[in-house]
This record gives sequence, structure tokens and C-alpha cells, in this order.
Amino acid sequence: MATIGDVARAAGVSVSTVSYVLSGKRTISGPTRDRVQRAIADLGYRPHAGARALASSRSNVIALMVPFRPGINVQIIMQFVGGVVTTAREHDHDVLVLTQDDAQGIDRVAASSTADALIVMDIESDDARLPALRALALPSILIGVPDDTTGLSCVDLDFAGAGRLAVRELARHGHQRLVLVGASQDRLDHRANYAVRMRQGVLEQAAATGVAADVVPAEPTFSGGAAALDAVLAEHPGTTGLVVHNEAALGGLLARAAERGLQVPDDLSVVAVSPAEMAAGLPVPVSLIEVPGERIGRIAVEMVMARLSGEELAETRLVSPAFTDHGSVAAPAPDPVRP
Amino acid sequence: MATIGDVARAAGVSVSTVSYVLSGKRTISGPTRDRVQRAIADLGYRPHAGARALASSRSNVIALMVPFRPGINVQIIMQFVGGVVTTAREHDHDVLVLTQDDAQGIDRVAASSTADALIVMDIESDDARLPALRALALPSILIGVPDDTTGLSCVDLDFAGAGRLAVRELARHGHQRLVLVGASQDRLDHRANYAVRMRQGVLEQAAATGVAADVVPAEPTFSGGAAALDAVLAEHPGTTGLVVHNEAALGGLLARAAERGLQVPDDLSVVAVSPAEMAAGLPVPVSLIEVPGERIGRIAVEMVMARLSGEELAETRLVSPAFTDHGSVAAPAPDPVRP
DNA sequence: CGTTACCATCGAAGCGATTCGATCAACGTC
DNA sequence: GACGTTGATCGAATCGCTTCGATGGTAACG
Repeated sequence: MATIGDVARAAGVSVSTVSYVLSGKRTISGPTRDRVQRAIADLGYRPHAGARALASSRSNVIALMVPFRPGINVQIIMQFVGGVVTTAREHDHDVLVLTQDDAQGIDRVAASSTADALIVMDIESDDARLPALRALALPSILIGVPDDTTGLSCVDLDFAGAGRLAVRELARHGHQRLVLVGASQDRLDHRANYAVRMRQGVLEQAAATGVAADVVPAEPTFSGGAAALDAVLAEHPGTTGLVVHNEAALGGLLARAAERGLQVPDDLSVVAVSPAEMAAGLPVPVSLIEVPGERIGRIAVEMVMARLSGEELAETRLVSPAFTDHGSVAAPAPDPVRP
Repeated sequence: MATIGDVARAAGVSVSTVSYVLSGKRTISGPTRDRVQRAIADLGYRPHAGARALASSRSNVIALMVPFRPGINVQIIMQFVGGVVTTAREHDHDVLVLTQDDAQGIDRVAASSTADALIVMDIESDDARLPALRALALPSILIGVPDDTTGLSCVDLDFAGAGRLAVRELARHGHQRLVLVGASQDRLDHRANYAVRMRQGVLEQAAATGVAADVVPAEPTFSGGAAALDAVLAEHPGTTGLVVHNEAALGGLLARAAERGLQVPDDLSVVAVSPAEMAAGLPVPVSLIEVPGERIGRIAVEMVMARLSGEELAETRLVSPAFTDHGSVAAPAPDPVRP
């Protein structure tokens, strides 16, 4: 491989001149710049990443901690990752993958100057990694919002807003009795801040709008969805509107509805909160509030770049929810559904 | 951050001694080694990745090219990635993510010594990246098998073997008329080598066993699966056994079967070729031949490591298929199914 | 006891960039 | 016309590590 010395020789200039042409940190005359650039192209020169990192103490790498535990929503993870990688490349950075259970991963990557910044996905309310992140010298961005955000930068969908929006959509079509089919009890209890925020949004808006709203947990499986629908109809008769925040259960829920002879949206209106792609695989189209994975990944990288260029902000950014109509919400039937 | 010099001073030895303790490339006496190791621990020293890469011309990074195009089977992608990352860490390597459409990604990563090796996923029969890969100075491993493998190293499931195994399983239960519900016509035509190999395996074994086998393509969607089942029953009446190699269509296919009053396995036996997790989300349990994503990722990394340590092999490794019974295969009903 | 070998360790030369003065020529300016 | 500016370029130090050759001390050997 050609080195910067080869380029300098070929262009008849010094090594530092080549460096300045590359970085633009000092003015170089037009003719010289051209000669250097031609030499670079001729030799197919690329700066050695390690050498550059050593000299500049910048690796141009962002570390991304991805959850690989089973049961996670893979669809949305991939969207995040795609958004992060694409945006990082636009800023001339690469992305290094860390796994959740690589406990020392954060320290390792930071202490060895392997990465310039860290993006951590799947943050829990009281995440075990928070102390490590707070102590970190590198800028870090969390995807998800923990309970205590002091000193941290976070991005996520505004789940409370999403809950409110879903309720508003259903309420304005005249629904009076709603149920949120949400995360499993387990996740609600322990970890998932987004589930809590979602529930808050739904209940809050229901109270404000004067409609009834209850919550039914669902296991994130096909049969979990079916069971959840049964539970809704058994425990909350008269329900006409559903907010489903559980992609994995959605299919089973809809299938069970069909089995029980319930038409969507005639007998039952449904709003899903889910990645957009997910809904494509369903038997019936479902109106949804999209979890914009790619967009959030993109924002995370942009926050990283801002931090790297010296802006000292530690802020939480919540992406506004948007409702996409696919026809699964309509006015409730005059004669409400009974179990 | 502490440097190797700090460690050397703290331990009262020279820099090179610390380096040799770390690498083990020369013998260091027990006492000295201990002192150095204590100093390392005390200072929390980690070698600077860039400096190490510069001096040793080894980055300890593997680049992984991941497809992010829509419509891809995300589930299995994540399994691969998980397997790759985990195994790479076991060998003290990190993983850098490249995207498919980052065309110059391969060259960039190679020319800048950012990575030591490359793993490329989702290889097509006549993949556009093959020339670049053949010309590469870095070791590269393909996940998937192109038509011409000369000079390349590949790993994949033995799809032909999987096809044969599926047919044997069905045949030994007495099925006489089988259909392979496979990839969409589009993928079959253009790209997906695995689809071609699968079909070969099925047809070959059917011929050998003396059973009838046909192929019906399916779009990789819920409704594509439903349509495929309709097509099977319309075009190939008397079919009692199905091999489904199309995870995304499997749910729709099973749902349509239920709608038409066909019981699995009483009226219809089904073998799926799919990642294991996928099958968990289905309304009925389905016997399957697993696509062992994680395992393949692991093997890919092990091949990388072998290449990096000097073994000059360029080989293709096909993972043997295994059948897992979940009860969706049984003897056909005496009175065969009619459309 | 003089050689030979080997073991443990050190010193110094890179690896390929970045970056901070320093230099030198051309240019106004008074 | 001497002098401070400014613009373009160079040289050398530096980043933190690996690795090769050299060195001194010990043990083995005849």
C-alpha cells in the first residue's frame, strides 16, 4: 500500500503538505493541491487508519452496542443499525458492533481508543450500564430513556405522545372503551421504560378525553396475542378500540379476532405502534404509529457528531409520533361488541 | 490513559519487556511477568488500538458486510451477526459493519488497513462483488455460495442436502406427492443460489425415492404464502406433503390451510426450512430444518482466523442439515386432499 | 576453567500519519 | 527601500506500540 510519503514524492512536495491537502487545515495553493490530488488518485492512496488514529487521537469509529438476546424485536434493531451505519458513513465514520453481554466492552473500546463515541441500544429504566456510561470519557448516546437522565444524551420515539395520539385517533372516531394491549408484564415490571411511558400516554389522554381505557399485557408471541384478545373481550366487554404496542403479538391477536368473527375495523378498530415493515406481513392492513428505527439511528449519529465537534450538550430528544392510516380505524358499530 | 511507557516505569522494566509480556512472543521470567501484570492492572492499562495496528500491521478487526435492503430476512441476518460478533470476540477481534451499497467499502477498509479480513453476507450466484473479493489482499469469507467459487472461501447451509432430507422425511411417512414452496420467482431467476440448490436437492431426492415433487414459488409475504397454498392445491391436487423454504410466507400458508379446513399434519404434512426462532411465532408448531445462522457466522469467523494465521486454504464448507420434529409430519390421510 | 548456549532483558529503529513552529518569497506600506 | 504581513511550504517532533539485534548473566559441557 502506498503511504503518504509515496504520495509526497510523486507530487514533489513534503509529507506535511499532503497531509494539509487532505485535511484542509492549512491553505495550499491551487496548483500544488491539484498535483497532490492527482498523485493520490494515481497511487490509490488511503491513509492508514491506525496511523491516523495514533497521530490525531481520533479513530473515526463509532461503537454501537446491539442487543442480541432472544425475544428482542429484530426488525427494529436492524432498522436502527441501518440508520446508524448509513449516517455514520455520511460523516466518514465506521461502526463497530459490541454486544450487550460483553460487559467490559464499553471500557475496552474507550480505553484502547478503538472508538470515538458510543451508541447504546435497548436502554432499560434502571440500566446496569448507566454508571459505566456516566463515567465514560467518550461521548455516548442512549437509544431509549432511562429513569434518571442526568448527564446523559438520549433519543427515542415519544412513546407517551404516541399513546396520546393513538387514543385521540380512536376517540375522534367515537370510541368510548379502549384497551392498550402492551408489553408483557415482565417487561413492564422490570425494564422497559418505553412500555411505561406508552401506558402513561394512553391513560392520560383517555382521562383527558373522557373515554375509558384499560391495559392488558401480552406475551410477545403469536399465541400471546390471541390470548390477549380473549382477555380483552372477557375482562373489558364493550371494548371497541385497541391500541396494540406489541408487534409480535399483533398477528395472533388479529387471527383470533378473525376466528371470533370480529371484523376490523367494523367490529374492532386497531391502532398498532410498530415498525412500519412489520405491518406489511399481517393478514389485514393496520393503521399504525410507526417506530422510526432508522430515523432514530440517524439522529443518534448526528448527536454523536455534534458532541465530537465540541458541542457540550447532553440532551434527550424524543421523536414525534405520526399516525399512518391504513383503514383499521372506523366508527364503532352502533351495537357494541360482546364477548 | 496510561501508555505502555507508564506501565514499564511502574514495573521497573523497559517498554519492550512489557510488550513481550503482553504478546508472549519472548520468554519473560515469572517474577518480572507478575510485576508487569500488576502494573497493568493497577493502571488499568489497555494498548492503544491505533498504535498497535500501526506497529504490527494488524488491526484485530473483521469487517462484516451486512445487507440492509428491505425484504431481507432480518431474523437470520441477526443470527449471523450475533454468531460473528461473539466468535470474533473470543478471538480478541472486533467487528466493523459495512453496508452492501457502500460500494467502495471493501476497498476502503482494505486499503486503509482498517480491517484484517472481510466476511460478506448474502452472496448471489453471480455476485457483483466477486471480482473485488478475488482481487482483495485481505482474506475474505463469503456467506453463501456463488456459481464460481475458484479462489474463494464460502460457508453456508447445505441446502441441497436440506432439500433431500426434507423429502426423505416426508417420503418415509408415506407421502407420494410433494410440493416445494420456495423462493419467489424473482429470486430464483436472478440471484439466490440457495434457492436453486434447495430445488435441486428436493427434485433429486424425489426422483431417487420415487415420489412426485413439484415446485411452487411464493412471494415472501403473508399473503404470498396464502396464495401459494391455493396454487398448490389448484395445480397439484393430491399433494399431501409440503416443504416450505420461505419463512415469510409460512404464516400465511398455514393460516390459509386452516381457513380451508386442512389440519396439519392430518391433512397436510409440512417441513419448513427456516431459522429456528421464526417457527416460534407460528400458530401451529412446524417441524423444521433449521438454518443455523449463528453457527454459520461462527464458522465464518473461524475460517477467517485460520486464514489469518497462515493456513492458505480456500474452501467451501457446507453445514449439514438437521431435522427437528415438532409434529407437523405424519402419515397422509387415506383419502388424499382435494382442492 | 574456557566455550558455547541460552535465557531474560534492554535500546532503538521503525510503523504512517498529524501538527507545530520555522522559513522564504512576494507584497504592500510609509 | 527597510519593514512588517501574509501565504505557501517544509522539517522535525510526536503519537504508542512492535520487533530486531545486542548485551550481560548463568548454566551446561568437555
